Amino acid sequence: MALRHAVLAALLDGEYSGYQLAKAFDIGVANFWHALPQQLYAELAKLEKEGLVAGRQVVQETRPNKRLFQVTDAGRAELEKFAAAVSKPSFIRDDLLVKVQVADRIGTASVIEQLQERASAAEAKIELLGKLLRQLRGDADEEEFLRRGERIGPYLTCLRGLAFEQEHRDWCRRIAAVLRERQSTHAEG
Amino acid sequence: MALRHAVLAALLDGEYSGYQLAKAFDIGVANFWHALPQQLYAELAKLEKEGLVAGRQVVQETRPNKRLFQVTDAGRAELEKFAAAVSKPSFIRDDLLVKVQVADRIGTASVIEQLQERASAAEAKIELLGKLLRQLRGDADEEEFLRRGERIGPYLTCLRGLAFEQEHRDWCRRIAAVLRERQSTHAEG
DNA sequence: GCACCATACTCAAGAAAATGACTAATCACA
DNA sequence: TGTGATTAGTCATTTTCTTGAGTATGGTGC
Repeated sequence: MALRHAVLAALLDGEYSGYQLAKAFDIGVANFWHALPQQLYAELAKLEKEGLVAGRQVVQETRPNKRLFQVTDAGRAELEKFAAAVSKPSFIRDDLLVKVQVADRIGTASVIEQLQERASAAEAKIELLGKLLRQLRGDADEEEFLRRGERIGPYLTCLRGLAFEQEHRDWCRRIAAVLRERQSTHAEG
Repeated sequence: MALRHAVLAALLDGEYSGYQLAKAFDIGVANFWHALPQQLYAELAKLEKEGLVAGRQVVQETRPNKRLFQVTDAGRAELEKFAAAVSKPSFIRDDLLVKVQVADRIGTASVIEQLQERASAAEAKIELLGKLLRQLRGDADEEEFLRRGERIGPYLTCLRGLAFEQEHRDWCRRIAAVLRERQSTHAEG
């Protein structure tokens, strides 16, 4: 079980429809999980069948009707059970790393390009996360917020996401530079 | 397609049996991909059927016979095609992050424990990667090696793995400290 | 007034990954 | 003498993830 707990975690912060959840997943929760709308709908249906979330129909006039979901007591219990269980170590699993691994054996040009694109994408995400963090902590400074804020969970995971993206950006830039330099010295030599 | 390219990348550095590959995956390649032996055997069989790797039987007397695989020209071409194609952005996907996200809503004690375990595991991996890096670069210092070494691909991916683990360790420790402090101030107040 | 975008969702099919159980030989050790 | 570790691998099943297409309504811009 995996996505189910990410969904439960996301729903802890409010009532969402499948559609809203799909949007919400792209900010906040997306730092540690990514899923397509279809998966979320499917997961919500399963969770509802098992009584871990409860849906209620909301009739709308100007928009199609929707179903809002919230976590039930059973769902909260399931999350607690999950939090107490051991979790497997995390790893990266990134296509780009496979490409870098073989970059000096096959063509490097395309890999360098992709590294730069990734660095830019990471930069964009860094800004986004920075804004999100400022928003989450409001007026308080970080230390203060972490000591006394009521809801720090999302903040803590965003911090991880931020660190990951910064690390990723720096690595991409450095590796791109290394490969570029080797490319030019090879061309000269 | 995903694991297949990681396997091809790993096989670029030599001839391996499925069994050896499974071991090799736990060092080196494991920085960006993780797979169980069964998956590797299955993938090797598929790759062989498609002509991307070639296996040869090696009869052994003291051990069960084995099949060693190496990448074919078609396999190398496939890797090149893969390296040139765009790859999806990477993300973290870690159970522990889900747990931290909800830690302030449900019990924190178990999460703190897990954070500490993770920090220790990361520490161990950092040392391992440090050794691996020293081994890969031999006598040269890093700058020099990256400029003139012949096979830098694995070194570059290990650098990413190292940074990831360091980041992970630092985050785990900090978050554990934050949660611990909140736990004690709650108990007092 | 028509094309396109946003909301809100469903269905079906397939590829990829994870899990569990199992065979079979040799070697180290106690 | 037999218990367990190591090498070397297979088979079957399930879960998870991805891909692609389709339905329906209302609002926006040109």
